[in-house]
Amino acid sequence: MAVTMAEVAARAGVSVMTVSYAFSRPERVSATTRDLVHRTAQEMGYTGPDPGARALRTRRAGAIGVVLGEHLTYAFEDPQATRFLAGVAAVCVEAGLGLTLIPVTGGPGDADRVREAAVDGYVVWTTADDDPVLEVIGRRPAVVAGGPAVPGAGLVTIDDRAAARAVGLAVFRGARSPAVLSFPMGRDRIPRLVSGPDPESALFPVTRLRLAGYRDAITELGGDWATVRVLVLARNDAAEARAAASAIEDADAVAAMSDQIALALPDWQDGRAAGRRATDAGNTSEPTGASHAVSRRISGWDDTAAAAVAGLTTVSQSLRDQGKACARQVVSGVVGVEQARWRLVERASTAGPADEVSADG
Amino acid sequence: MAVTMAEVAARAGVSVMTVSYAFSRPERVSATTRDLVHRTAQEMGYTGPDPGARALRTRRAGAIGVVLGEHLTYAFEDPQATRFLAGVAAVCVEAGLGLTLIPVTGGPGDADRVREAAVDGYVVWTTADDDPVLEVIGRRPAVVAGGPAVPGAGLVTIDDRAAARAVGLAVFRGARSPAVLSFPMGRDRIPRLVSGPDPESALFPVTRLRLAGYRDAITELGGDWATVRVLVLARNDAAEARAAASAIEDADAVAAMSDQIALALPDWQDGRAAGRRATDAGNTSEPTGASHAVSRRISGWDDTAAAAVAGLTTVSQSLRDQGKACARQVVSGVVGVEQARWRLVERASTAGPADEVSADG
DNA sequence: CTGTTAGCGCGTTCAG
DNA sequence: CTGAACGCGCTAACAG
Repeated sequence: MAVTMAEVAARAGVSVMTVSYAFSRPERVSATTRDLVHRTAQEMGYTGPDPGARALRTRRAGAIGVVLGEHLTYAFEDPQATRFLAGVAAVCVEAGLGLTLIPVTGGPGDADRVREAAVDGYVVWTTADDDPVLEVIGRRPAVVAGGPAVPGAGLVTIDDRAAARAVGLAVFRGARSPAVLSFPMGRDRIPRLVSGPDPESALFPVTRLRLAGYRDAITELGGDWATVRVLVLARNDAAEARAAASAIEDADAVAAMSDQIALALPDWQDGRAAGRRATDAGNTSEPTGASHAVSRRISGWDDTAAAAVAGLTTVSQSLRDQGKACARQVVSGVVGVEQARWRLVERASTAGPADEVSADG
Repeated sequence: MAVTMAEVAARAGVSVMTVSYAFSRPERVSATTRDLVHRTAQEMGYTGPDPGARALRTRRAGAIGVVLGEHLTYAFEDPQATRFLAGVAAVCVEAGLGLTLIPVTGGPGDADRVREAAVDGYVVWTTADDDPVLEVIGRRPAVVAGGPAVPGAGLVTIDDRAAARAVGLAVFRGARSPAVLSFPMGRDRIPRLVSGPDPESALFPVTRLRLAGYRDAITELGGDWATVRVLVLARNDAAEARAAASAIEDADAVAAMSDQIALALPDWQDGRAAGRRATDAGNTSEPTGASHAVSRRISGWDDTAAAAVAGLTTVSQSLRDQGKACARQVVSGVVGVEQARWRLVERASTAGPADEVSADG
């Protein structure tokens, strides 16, 4: 069914190589021959070299593989992962490469799927230390975004611990009963409420480092980490956060590991809660939209558009740029450790003391 | 550098085929030999058959290609495209296939990139009739989501015209000065304000059919399409819609082709505009969040979460299901025309007559 | 500028 | 259950 190069060559009365060149290196063939080849190819319904065969011969798959973590479906629901992917895509376009999303389910077949993917290199979205996928990416140039660090692979990440400390200092100042709204600790994703957990017990580096940074802040502020409640979620999911939030409803300062879960707290009620409205203390031009009855301090992470509108103090980082950085490393073939930028964005949600509530008791 | 099957075979003292079987069809090899093979493979750093070579031999790339339209970066910023992709991904996971996003720039190299991608079939996100990519997808099983229809390719779409008519009847009822907030007409994406354009002049089928449906509604309501202003945007983008909205500020009914651009209209101001608050007239359980000063009727499209919160009348469709349908067709190899479901969701934004405003003049 | 010679790494024959 | 040939469709490297 498929027309082959050899058939075109035979029909055109030239050698196979001439056909190959006519398609892949047109400048190396005389205009006459090239036209002849293209014409007969068209007649025969041959549209060009088979990508699989070419890939075998050139040892280049022409695509970079992206592992977005447990089930692609979640990945697309996470705006940060999506933004990251857009950065990877931008570089792929420049480089003329495809972008293969490698589906991962959390099951045992994941590593095989990753290994068997026909790609020139890997970009791995942040995962846990014990993710089996990490053992398999070493065969080709690979970069992990957000950690963990893998020997031989690149790493693009912000200093999560320093950023967590910075935002922790903003949100925990003066708190008597601080709490953390946390990403999962390990791949089992067991939700739970714990007090002052050892950050080292978290297998997701992002979770581990942020917990450590929050602890740094608490300690610097003269608090006792052991008394800090940490509400661990199964996922970075607003609905889950909303449902679980009552467990820390009496906390007077909450540091959340994402804007999404921070904004899922009941404090953000549209004009319903008592108290004065938060005003935007940041430097963005977006107007204040949702309102926060300032009865306690809250911080998020990522500086999404919603955080700006809500006046949520947060950590700003460009996942898009990190995506580009990862892709560039893989494309160039030289991988290494690359620190990405972050900055603290202080807004109204950590602006005033908790006792400024105007109405009610 | 790369360890080959033959080398493993030699070292293990078996034939190449035994190694092949040991990896690809373990049950056809005795347990003893299999273990021997796996062990020596491990020692030599051989991790399994090369995907490229296997693909060439089996004539299956092991991935399906997705063309998400002009520059992937935009695609990830469109929540509908993202949701669609999640559906495609879900089927890929089931089928054990990769998902290759084929980067497209809008430039002349697009068709080649699509043709040269090593994939088993294509899923194409809705595009214009004259998109060169469409001429190239015929070589493998292909499905277009949202049109245009391509001979030999599958098509998964809702009846955009009927849906537009339905939502048009809701939003345009009683309007004296109706307007449409439209997707682009063609790939040139020239923004403009026109009156009663011929729907046929739109090369994007989605735009064309929705305009035709809106026209149907206007006509049925006794109006004159020729007087209806259509504000054509370059993209489905809230910022652009916000900037351009003043051109139709005096319209008393606006049908928008997406929730995003509908909610970018200045009518949705959080508690700032005069007038009563819209209340959710739909059947969702989400509470009313953003508020709409009901001074004119507005409709959107897609039924996003924001629409539910805002009380925006809209057309509900599951892009995720459509993504799954497309992928299933490609995976199965039998493509065809498949109608997807939609339904009108009437909410407060088209609930009351425009003169029910309570305050001001 | 064009043709010839060799494979890329594997899986599908078909014997044994 | 295992082995030996053969070729998937193409291109690198050289020759002419």
